[in-house]
Amino acid sequence: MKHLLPLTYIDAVSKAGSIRKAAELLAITSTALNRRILSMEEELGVPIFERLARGVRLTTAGEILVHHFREQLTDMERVKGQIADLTGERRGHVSIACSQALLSFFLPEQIAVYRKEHPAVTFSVLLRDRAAAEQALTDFSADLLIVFEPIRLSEFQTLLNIRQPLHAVMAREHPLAGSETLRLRECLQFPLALPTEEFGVRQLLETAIRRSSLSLDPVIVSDSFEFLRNHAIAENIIAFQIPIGLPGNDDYSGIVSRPVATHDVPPGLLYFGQLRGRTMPVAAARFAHQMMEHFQSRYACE
Amino acid sequence: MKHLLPLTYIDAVSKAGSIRKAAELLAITSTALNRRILSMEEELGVPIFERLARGVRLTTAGEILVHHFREQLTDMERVKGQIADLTGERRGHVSIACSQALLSFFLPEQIAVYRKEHPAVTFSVLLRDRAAAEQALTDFSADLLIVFEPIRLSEFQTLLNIRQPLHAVMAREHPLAGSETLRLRECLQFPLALPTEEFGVRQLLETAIRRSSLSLDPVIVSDSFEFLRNHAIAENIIAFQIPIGLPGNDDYSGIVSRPVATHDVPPGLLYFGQLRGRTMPVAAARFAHQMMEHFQSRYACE
DNA sequence: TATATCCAGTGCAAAAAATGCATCACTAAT
DNA sequence: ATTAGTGATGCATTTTTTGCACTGGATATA
Repeated sequence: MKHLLPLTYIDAVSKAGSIRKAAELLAITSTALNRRILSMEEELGVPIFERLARGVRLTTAGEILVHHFREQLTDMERVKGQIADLTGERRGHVSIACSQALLSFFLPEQIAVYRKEHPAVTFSVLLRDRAAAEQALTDFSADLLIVFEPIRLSEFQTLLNIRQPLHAVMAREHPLAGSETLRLRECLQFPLALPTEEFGVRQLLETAIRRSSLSLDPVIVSDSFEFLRNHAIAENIIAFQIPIGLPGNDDYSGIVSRPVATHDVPPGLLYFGQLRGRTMPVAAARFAHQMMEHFQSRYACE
Repeated sequence: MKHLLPLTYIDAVSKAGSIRKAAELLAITSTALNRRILSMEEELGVPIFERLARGVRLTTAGEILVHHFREQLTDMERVKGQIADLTGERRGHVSIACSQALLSFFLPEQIAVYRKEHPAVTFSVLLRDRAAAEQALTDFSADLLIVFEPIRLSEFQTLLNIRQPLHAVMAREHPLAGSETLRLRECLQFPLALPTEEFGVRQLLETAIRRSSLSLDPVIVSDSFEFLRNHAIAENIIAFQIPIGLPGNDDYSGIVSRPVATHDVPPGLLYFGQLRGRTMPVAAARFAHQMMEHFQSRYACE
């Protein structure tokens, strides 16, 4: 929408850090952009950017303004979605910030289901750690958040908590593959492939280990769950993952997963939610609804 | 702000009901306005107004859009207030929709107190019945609402309920002026001046009367509490009002007020609140805060 | 220290957009 | 039938925006 152009300009400059860079991205000359900024600052009565030698940076007033502009931009998208709804076709965009575990099987499947119903809806899926995911919510670059770690953000509104007991992942031929449930002690007798310290799965294990006499000695450490999973096939090794990051079907490419006894390792919680008070775009609200229904018929809690 | 001009134009047309009328109010030609609307409809892909013989009317899409535009306009005012705050001076505007009772003494006093602290803040006070007051909230023409009747609007967020026992109003020389508390039966032995049926005070009385053997026979009926009050001085008559509509000091121009026993007439509730989920303009939020502090130190409940 | 680089801001002319006027086509009330 | 009111449109004019060439200042680099 034309009248929102100035807002996108300001937003672009704040992101690019310099008027010239932003102008290049926006495919206009820097002078035009410069003058739009100057005129808006004059209208507002206060500078939006402070001028540095290597570019510009938002002032406090600018931060307030840009936050508001981003809100307006996403709100307008929502309104356009609502209006498009009236004409019968559902279009729109859903942006999700999430942890790695969601990327492998869960989100692809959920999005496919949704897009089957509403092919005109597009998706952004952003892989973010907790802090970055929270940031994405507050600057409106994401509508929904799903992470496996507790949320700090006070403006976070939980839509659902999903219990996720830890699972051990191994090759189908692995000696432990026969058991229904595994004890942590059993797993530790085999070589381990673990995620790096920043991941929730690793923290669950570390916490469990600390209150026991066991010790955690991984032979492989990676920040890619996909790599860890694949490595479990290649070697006779044990990896760990939460159910949502695992294929629904054990026949998937030769790996199986077995739950670890919850009194050995207490289940983690997956947090699914949005920015408090935010009115979701229609498409995002529907997608959230679909996911909640899916969870509530499965392994949801509360 | 310049980029909001198109929004105010659409808003003006929706209010005026015709492009030409709106153009006149906006001090531009109808062609300019017409073309802005056409271009925005083209951008949006759907008509915003349906064309009638005597003007235009919002389509469903238009209603969604205009509602959003009004929200954006008030939001921008809020943001400007926040930015002005940074420079030290508090400016802004507060718009209040309320019942008649608030106009006589309470709001003038509260506003005066507030404006003493913040002279740059301006106020709109809109006299509205319940339905119109709710409408004013939803179309963003009011930030705050204070009415003496229960709220139907589901999006209404109560900030405070204020208990208001009914008071009888009479001349200082009236025979009943000596009593501390009055029974309803006592009052009805004198000629009565009552508000019309749509008012909460009247409804409180009617309800009380229905469950007794008494009857209500007013000699004066008016939709102006000011008139009723003044008439109580002129004749030896009894009027009714809730405390918030009465002067704090009994010496005010020869009238006194005495509470009616609450087991005869149960107290009504004054509703003070805002639109749910709405972020208040800074000035309105502060004013609301001041009022809540005032009430909580006086006759508030819950 | 000298120089090259990157930056925001500005005067001026060209391009683009918005506006106003005159007018048309249509509808509803008189 | 007439009249008064409405929104739409072609065209000339005015206003605004843009792009180019350039300035001056700050910083990194050699």
